[in-house]
Amino acid sequence: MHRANGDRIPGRRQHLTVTPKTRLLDQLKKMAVLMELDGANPFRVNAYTKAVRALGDETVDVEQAVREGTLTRIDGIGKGIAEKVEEFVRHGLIAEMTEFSAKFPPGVVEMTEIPGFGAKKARAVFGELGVTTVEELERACRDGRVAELKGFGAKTADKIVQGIASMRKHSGRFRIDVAWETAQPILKALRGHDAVERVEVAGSLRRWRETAKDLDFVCATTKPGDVMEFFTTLESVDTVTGQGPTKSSVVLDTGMSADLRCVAPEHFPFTLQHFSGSKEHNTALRGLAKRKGMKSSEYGLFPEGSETSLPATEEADIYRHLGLAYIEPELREDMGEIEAAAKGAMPELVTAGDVRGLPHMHTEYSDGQPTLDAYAKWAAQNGIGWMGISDHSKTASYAGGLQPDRVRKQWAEIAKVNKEWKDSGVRLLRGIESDILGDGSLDYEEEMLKEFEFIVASVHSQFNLTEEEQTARMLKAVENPYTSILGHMTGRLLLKRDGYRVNQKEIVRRCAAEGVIVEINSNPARLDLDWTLVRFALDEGCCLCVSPDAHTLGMLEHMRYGIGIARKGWVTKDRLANCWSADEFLAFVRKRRP
DNA sequence: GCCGTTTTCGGCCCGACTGTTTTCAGTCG
Repeated sequence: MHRANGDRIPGRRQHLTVTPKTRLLDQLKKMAVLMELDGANPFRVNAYTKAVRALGDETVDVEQAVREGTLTRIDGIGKGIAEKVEEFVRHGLIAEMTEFSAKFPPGVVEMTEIPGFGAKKARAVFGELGVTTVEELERACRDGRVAELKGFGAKTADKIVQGIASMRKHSGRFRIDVAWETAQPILKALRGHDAVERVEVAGSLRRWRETAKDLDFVCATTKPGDVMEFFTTLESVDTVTGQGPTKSSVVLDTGMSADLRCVAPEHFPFTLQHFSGSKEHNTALRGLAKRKGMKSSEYGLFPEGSETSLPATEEADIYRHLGLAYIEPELREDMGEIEAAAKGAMPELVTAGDVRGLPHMHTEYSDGQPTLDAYAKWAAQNGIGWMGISDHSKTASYAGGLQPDRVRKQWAEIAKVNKEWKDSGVRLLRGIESDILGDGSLDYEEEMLKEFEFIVASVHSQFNLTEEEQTARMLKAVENPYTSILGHMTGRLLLKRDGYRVNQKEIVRRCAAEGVIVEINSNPARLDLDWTLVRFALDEGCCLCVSPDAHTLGMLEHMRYGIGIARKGWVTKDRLANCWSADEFLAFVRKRRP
């Protein structure tokens, strides 16, 4: 089994900085769990879950919505939850939440995170046995008390113990690169099996979400038993956690769970569509089907009263039956794609094949490993016309930032390499990733700045400024006429560190007005700009670029994740600088220089 | 608790798997 550089992502989130919004979302999530424990109306619980999702969208500025009284304009936020949000923003807590919390110890809430152990069971062990922590629950399972409870048994007790172990070992989500690299060899193995007619990875990986909880494979076969046997005995499978006639679940050696669903070939498009999600997209789609007198499930699309599904050989057929244009998997988030498909107004998303140039990469001059020549060679071999070299600037001493003499030396070498690779149509561009200094200025004197062909401006220090200070600092950098690209907007490290506090929407708007290109950083630890803001940036009129931010040649492969995020943000090739020629890119950059 | 081009009340997507039951509840996606 191929591991992603061996670097499994620790499950527990470690927040260096936790934003008020993150705290609010945590509170609302906890509220949903507490209400469920309390036996509240499940639809009421679901309303809270939906609200967390609605507010979690990066483009939603909760505090602003509270100030302007526009919370209830957000789909999924009504009067009740709006009041809770306002209460939290004003007072830092929700009174009703405090009341609920008093009824259930924190350990009971934590129990609901055990796989296969939900609120009903947690309520039972707490109410019947007085168990208040995960540790006590484990003991109660081992000494037989849990097995005696009504609705429980020996097997349930065993499963709980296993679930607790699993939660401790690797809780939570995995970065998209871990998911992708885990999935590829399994896909390849399944494709090589005689009984497999079609197989795809579905779920959040197919939609290019930045993190995934597990892998979902969907397979067309007439011999599900054979395929399932093959799947559950793959070398990379650690334990088999479930196996029925059409579905198996396993835990892989990377710690990720994976499900395989096997269906008859005629069901395949429906099943693939169903398990590609998102849940929200499918819920909306089923609602639409219902209004059109059809029932939609993973087995077909059934006209009312009919046992026979409408035919489909591809997912596009399903959407067509519903009166919709085909919706690419990346867009299936119930964020307007269904409405656009109904109007036939789907964007033609950028593809990897449209890419002609790569901005933002580091060489041996600063903290990168490749030579300039190695990049040029790679470009020639991969049909890339231009590469924007951008090592760290002088203030970034921790990363070998370039002093002016080193900059000049690199310029000379770039000229030499360009001459050597001219016939291959490859051109390296003289750039720099300039630190944005504390006061918002760039890192060299103007005489030097104007000699760079392009400049990526990024924040690498002073993460703890207030939102106002950080925003002002970045706005100043955006307004600098030598800034071409604004690098990783928030500095977030997925599953590790929240981004610095900054008003992203305001900065995006200024980039649009100033003609500064907004970066989508392809590093799978970053994927920053967030995809929800990518779409916002497009709507505001921005141009974007997907940056490899490579420090090795291998990291150029990260472009696949950045392109995935661009597609997820509805980006078309005319708005992505990577799809322009070097001359077009440089002309765009020069427009705003004095 | 949310929501409304059949609605301001009465719905709220649908099915697989497991372990407990002997027809179903809980959990998950």
